[in-house]
Amino acid sequence: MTTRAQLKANKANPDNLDINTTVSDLENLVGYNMKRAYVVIHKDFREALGENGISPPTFSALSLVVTYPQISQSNLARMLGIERSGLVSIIDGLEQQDYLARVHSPSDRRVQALVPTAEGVKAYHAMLATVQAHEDKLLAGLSSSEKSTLVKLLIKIRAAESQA
Amino acid sequence: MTTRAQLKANKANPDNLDINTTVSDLENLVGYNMKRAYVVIHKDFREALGENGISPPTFSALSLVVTYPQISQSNLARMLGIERSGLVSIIDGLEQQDYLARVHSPSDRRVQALVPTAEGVKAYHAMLATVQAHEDKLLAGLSSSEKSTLVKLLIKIRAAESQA
DNA sequence: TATTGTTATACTCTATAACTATA
DNA sequence: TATAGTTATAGAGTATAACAATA
Repeated sequence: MTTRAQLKANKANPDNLDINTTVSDLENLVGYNMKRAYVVIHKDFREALGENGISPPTFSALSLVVTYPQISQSNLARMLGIERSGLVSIIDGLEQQDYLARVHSPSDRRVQALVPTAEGVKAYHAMLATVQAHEDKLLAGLSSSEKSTLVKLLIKIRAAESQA
Repeated sequence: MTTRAQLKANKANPDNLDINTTVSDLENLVGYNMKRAYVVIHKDFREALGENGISPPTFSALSLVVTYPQISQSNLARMLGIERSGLVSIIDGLEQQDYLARVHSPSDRRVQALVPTAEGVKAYHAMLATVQAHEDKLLAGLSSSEKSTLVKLLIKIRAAESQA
């Protein structure tokens, strides 16, 4: 017997490879599965914020600036786990959209303190709600306990870096 | 009282931001945490295979070619979730290293069947063992039950794509 | 000497569009 | 008309190295 789903799979898959069950050793590697899952979540994020929406790195930067007004670019880069140089164009973009301002610190004139604008704070909270809602919808198949387990494990992996 | 760990944290973090506890709304977003965790795993993968080691996409392609000899490039791209065009240079690299050969299919002369060489199979199994060992070490803080839960959840997320 | 922000530069990964040769 | 492989091209995202201003 051949189900409709199998017929559909075979049409997209003329070599009759069993793409819906075990594929190879890859399925047991955490890295491979994480990459594949991240691609799905990344796509969902971009769809959530639409055509001219900000990118995940830009969103993350804005989030931290809203949470920690006056943060310096160096510290922001450190918290995001990226290089200072990479942050420049991200902050440029947020500044151009009037979501934040670079303010020279009086105590250390090398530092540009990042200060969110009222518009930036407002836009951020709207975007956060949108992103959160999309993510919740995408992950509707996971119980809330599964979701918190997942986040807990992901944070544990991030923490494992420094130790190794 | 100030612990040694706190002193160290403060040195790297002059603004006294509490980078070790709750950072912001980001900590609750699955996407953000997955990206951060993937960066750690990706770095570990590159370290595992060393200076001139193959990239994760190339490794994944080789894995599927070894598992499914005679697979076509189109089907391989489909299984990897990437475009056909992006696969060309990946296969070029594997062919140059004599890990596989492109063989014209007699039944359909458009198709290049991908056939692993003996050397390719051998190299693949060695790399798989190395990658697996590094990943196990990196994830030593997770129990084997946590690891399988994680993989299960990641696969569930990948499967959620088509439905949304 | 060291750090902050910046620029220049390059590399990886990925996508879209168009081409060719086959079917 | 449609598909397989390919090329050309472009756009994110990220890194390294070097620089000026400041500490």
